[in-house]
Amino acid sequence: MRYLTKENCQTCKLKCDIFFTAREMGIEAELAPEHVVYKKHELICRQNAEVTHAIILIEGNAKMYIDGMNNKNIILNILLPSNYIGLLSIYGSTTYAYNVAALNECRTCHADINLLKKLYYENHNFLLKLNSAFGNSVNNIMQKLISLNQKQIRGKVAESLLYLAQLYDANTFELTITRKELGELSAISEENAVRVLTEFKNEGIIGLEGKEISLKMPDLLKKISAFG
Amino acid sequence: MRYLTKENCQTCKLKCDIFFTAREMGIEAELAPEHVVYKKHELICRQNAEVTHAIILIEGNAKMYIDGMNNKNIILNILLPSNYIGLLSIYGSTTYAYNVAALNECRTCHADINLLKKLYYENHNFLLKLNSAFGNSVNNIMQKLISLNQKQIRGKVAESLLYLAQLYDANTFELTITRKELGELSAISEENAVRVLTEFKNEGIIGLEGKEISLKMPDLLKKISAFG
DNA sequence: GCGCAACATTGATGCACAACAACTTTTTTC
DNA sequence: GAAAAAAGTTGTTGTGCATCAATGTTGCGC
Repeated sequence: MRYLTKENCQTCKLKCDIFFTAREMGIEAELAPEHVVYKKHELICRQNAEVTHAIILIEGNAKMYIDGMNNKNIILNILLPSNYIGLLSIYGSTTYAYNVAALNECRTCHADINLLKKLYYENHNFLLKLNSAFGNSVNNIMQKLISLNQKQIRGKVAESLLYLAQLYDANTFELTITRKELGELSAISEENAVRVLTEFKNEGIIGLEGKEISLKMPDLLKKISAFG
Repeated sequence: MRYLTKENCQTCKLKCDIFFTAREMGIEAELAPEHVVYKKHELICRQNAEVTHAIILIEGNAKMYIDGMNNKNIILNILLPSNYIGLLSIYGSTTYAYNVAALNECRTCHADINLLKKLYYENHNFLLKLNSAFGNSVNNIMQKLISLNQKQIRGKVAESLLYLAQLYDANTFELTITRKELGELSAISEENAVRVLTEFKNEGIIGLEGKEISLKMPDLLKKISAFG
């Protein structure tokens, strides 16, 4: 983890909603955002820690996950640039309900949480925009609840693969997560994640070349996901 | 399901936040809320249906649940008077992400969703209050995710019992839900819900008298819940 | 470029739980 | 208040998956 001087962060100004809104409201000067670079595997925020900043992911991929029991995690989401980190913990509680860790080198923009509050207390559109993103996250989690509880491993892995394809908006993509993490995303063991992947490969449903995955029969995958 | 004339609903005026806010804003006249009585088992809102009204539970208990696969439901929450029904679906999407059904006779207050939007577009405090309830719901679901995925049946049932005790704010309470529903709340089969209950009774952890349940050793129950 | 650690793979074993079945008890309905 | 439906109970069986184990492979630090 490494703090950047303000001059180093240009992309932030282009992607960060907080920045736009603060400027609109003429309180850009108060913003004084910090920009931070996290190395692969570093924790960006920790479950149960105080929420002191609004954090936006500017570059890189991160995983949002909860600590389960006996060292088993559940990955809720993969975060991409311009996503809020910790969005779901902005209102209700003052502590994070989950961890976020960098999957590769990540750059983030931190704004003091009190400034964020000021923004959404005083700027309606900003709050409404925040809420909309919020609502979507809730629907996601809901979907995950069903899936993790009632599908079996093939269905779960199929769903995860479709999720990733949709996330990266491509049927062929680099798998940024390990097999263990694919397991955590699907709430199954690492071993079974591997097993299902090779099954799918042998059945011609997906292609596997090193880190690259291609969904060759996405429709069949959807069926497998839908019927468990 | 039966519509009430406005004169019939007095409690609503005492409990309904929407009512207060509308009055505060001087648009009480626009409110024109509908008051509805649902019989036991009736659906108050249906998954995937359009969200046309903000609904507040005035009297009775309801269950919020998602349709799983092969007719297996997952109960997310039990709703009590003055809870918003469908709170989680107010922002993001235009359709409900879950069902709500009456556990006994329920009375609700319906306000047009556009009025609700008007309220929270124009009244900041109202929106913030809404958001706070929202945040809590999210934390609940999160907790459920862990629990349903990683605890085993004794832990799951223990958690459900503690949840109910906290909900009704009493260590002895009437079990308004059936064993099947206790199973759905804990994401286990009905049969195992029964089995665990009798186990707990035989071990002296709980008392069972008809519909009445009493937590005799809540601390032990907490341990069982915590360690799965 | 060597050595160690993280990641990946495959097979074998055990067990927790769902599903089934058969039955009793309670509640609802007309 | 009788018949039907819903809810509750207990024992048994089968299986999907986690876990363990052993080994191969890749990547990274120095």
